[in-house]
Amino acid sequence: MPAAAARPYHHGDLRRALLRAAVETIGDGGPAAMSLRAVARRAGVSHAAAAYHFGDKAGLLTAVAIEGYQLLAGELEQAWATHQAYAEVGVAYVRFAVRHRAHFEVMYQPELYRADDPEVLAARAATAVRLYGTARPDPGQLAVGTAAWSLMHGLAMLWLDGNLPPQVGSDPEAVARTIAGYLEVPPELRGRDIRRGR
Amino acid sequence: MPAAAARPYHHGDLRRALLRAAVETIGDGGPAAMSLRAVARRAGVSHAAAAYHFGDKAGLLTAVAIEGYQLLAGELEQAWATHQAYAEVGVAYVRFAVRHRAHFEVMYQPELYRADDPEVLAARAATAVRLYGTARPDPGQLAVGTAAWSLMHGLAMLWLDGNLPPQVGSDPEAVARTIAGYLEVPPELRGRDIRRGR
DNA sequence: CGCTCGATCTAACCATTGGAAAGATAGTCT
DNA sequence: AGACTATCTTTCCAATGGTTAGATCGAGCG
Repeated sequence: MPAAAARPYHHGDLRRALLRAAVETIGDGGPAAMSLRAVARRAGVSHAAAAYHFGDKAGLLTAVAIEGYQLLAGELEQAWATHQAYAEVGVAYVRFAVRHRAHFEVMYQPELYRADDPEVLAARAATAVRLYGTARPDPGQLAVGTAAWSLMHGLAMLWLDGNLPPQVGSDPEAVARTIAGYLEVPPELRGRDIRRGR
Repeated sequence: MPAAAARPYHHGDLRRALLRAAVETIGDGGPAAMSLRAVARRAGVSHAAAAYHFGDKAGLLTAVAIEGYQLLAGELEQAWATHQAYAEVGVAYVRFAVRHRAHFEVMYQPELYRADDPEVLAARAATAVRLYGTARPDPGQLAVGTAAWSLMHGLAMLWLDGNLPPQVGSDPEAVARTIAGYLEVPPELRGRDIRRGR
């Protein structure tokens, strides 16, 4: 019986090690630069070992995407719990994109992985619930939620790609708060959640 | 003396033919599925011919990105000229993303090409001018413009990735108009451009 | 303890890819 | 005609994703 961790066989938790190695590899170089062999090298195993645990490259990236959606859902929930402010959920979204860039870049490139994987769908749905504030948004909530999501997602993407003019500054969360202020929430929805103050 | 076109040498306008083949190839399969050899096959030449005209794969994708930014800038300008409504520029942005998906997907994946290429920078700057309404936005314009750009860019990305819930419908331009309505433009800027009506 | 069994991992192989280099081809210019 | 240059092909190489056969090793069972 091994200490406490579930070191399965020879290497010991290779799957998790490979996942971490993948995220690190994507971290420097982006998803395009992530090869199964590079990840395997980083973990000190053969590339076939990675293929064994994840099926193929898309399988590995699918695992990254799942982990990413789960992390994101958690952070969005926590942001809402602590601030009770819709705008702060958006800020958390952008913060996640910047802090977990590797995960985020994979998540929003569905051609790279199996976007129809059940676990992916579940984790993504959980994220959507946090974004819309409910599992079954009415038309009004749907529109405002889509606007808010688009706003923060667009900012995150433009920021990560370095597309925004330099004058916007170097603090993405601050920019997120600023532009969140331009989102006009219609009166009939204003009572529900809404940003703090004002 | 060839008819009228500038058929340079053996094949005749191979560069343009390869560019079109590249866009088509990206069209079915996404940028990740575009190989130099596949593009060359489609154009009926060897993959080395493609490398000759564009230097390398990144060079070919750089050409796609440049063409994309130029097209986008043109469409944004035309949208403003015809409607004089800021919101319609945003709608045109989303329409471009959907209609020229191949270009758009390349443009916003700078790791795929040489984003620091002078022609890219110029074409991108021209697009930014159309988005911000001016080459030198003041802080207010900068904030509103960034919000609007983020909003439309995010919608385009989420739409293309199929991430939005199905209830939002199947008409991306309609969604763009809807969420554009939630963008609150502060009074001190309201006189400048602004959407029609209201 | 000795054996089998199955999970894990490696070695070797294959087709495809991006890229480089050498050479063939064909316009153009004098 | 002959030289020159742009264009394109053939050929080669290293790296990649994926597959398969086999090696390794832990666990369960007698």
